[in-house]
Amino acid sequence: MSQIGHNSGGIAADHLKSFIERIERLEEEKAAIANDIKEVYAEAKGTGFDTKIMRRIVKARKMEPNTRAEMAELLDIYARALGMSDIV
Amino acid sequence: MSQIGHNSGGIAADHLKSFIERIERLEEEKAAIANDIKEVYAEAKGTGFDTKIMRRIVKARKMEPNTRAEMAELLDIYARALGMSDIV
Amino acid sequence: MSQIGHNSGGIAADHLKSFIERIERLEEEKAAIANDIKEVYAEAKGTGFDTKIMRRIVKARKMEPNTRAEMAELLDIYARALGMSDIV
Amino acid sequence: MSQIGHNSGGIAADHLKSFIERIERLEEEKAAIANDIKEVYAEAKGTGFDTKIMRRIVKARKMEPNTRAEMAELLDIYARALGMSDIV
DNA sequence: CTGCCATTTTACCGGC
DNA sequence: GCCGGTAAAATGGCAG
Repeated sequence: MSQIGHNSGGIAADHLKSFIERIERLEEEKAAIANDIKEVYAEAKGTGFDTKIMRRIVKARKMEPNTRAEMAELLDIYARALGMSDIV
Repeated sequence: MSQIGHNSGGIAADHLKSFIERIERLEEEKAAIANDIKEVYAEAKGTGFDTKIMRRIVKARKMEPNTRAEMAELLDIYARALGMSDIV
Repeated sequence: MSQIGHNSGGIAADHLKSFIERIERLEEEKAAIANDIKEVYAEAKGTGFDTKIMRRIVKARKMEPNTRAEMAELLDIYARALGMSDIV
Repeated sequence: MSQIGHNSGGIAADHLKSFIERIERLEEEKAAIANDIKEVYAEAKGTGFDTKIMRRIVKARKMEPNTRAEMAELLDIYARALGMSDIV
């Protein structure tokens, strides 16, 4: 590698390092929040709530009502095709 | 380690190795079948079916009807508690 | 919509049923093998081995081939990363 | 049943609502950070870096501390496994 | 029966 | 805009 290549490489390497470190810092924050969420679920569980159901509720509230209805309909159609009565 | 310990250790090591290898062989078979399942889903997808729905159907057929009804009821109860209309 | 319209009884329904049944058959086989594995562990345990440690060995052996390859790849990755530097 | 009986409007409902809202708030924060990460990658890409390689670097750095420890542990595991041999 | 670990499912990102 | 593969979340199963 040429002198110039080497120098620019050094600068780029620093730049890359900087990007990587920013990302790693953010990922740490994200992991911390994920942990907080886990703790809230744990607390809810300790109060007697069913966390599996809670997770479904949270997901449902995030979904567009249309999407939800479409999926329900598809499920129903497939279930009928198989002679099943009802699908949750 | 004593001579006896060493010998019995050797035998036990062989025995252990044998167990481990039986397990690994079975796990390979299991992985192969898991792969077959993946391929069936892929084929179904290629035929125009929605694999996400199909997976739900397969899971639902595996569940006891009672369990399914109970979960549906719980979901409904939680949803009502939050003022939501309907949950899929 | 590609498969299964509002009329749920037709060739598509048969096709879906066929896929579902193939999958269920394969999942049964898979479960049977999983059960075999469980039995091998039980047998090993009856012979005095610690199954927890055995599981760790099996897992370790599964990852081991990767480990060296990954570390070699690491060098490659860093090399590429520095290779990118000439762009800057 | 510990929480939320057939009367869905009560203290339990409020409690549930409170948990759900705390979770949703945290998930928003998490999503915001995920978005920040995405933007950093985008910025890096705009500077000429290959994001795919960057992701591999980030992943590698996350695993690296483990790798050596794990390989050391492997020896320990095998040692223990052979330690079991005296039982047989 | 509770927590941990493996598997499975879902969501995301980049390429075509 | 879909599709494949990859990382995160969720579910289920197992041992203690």
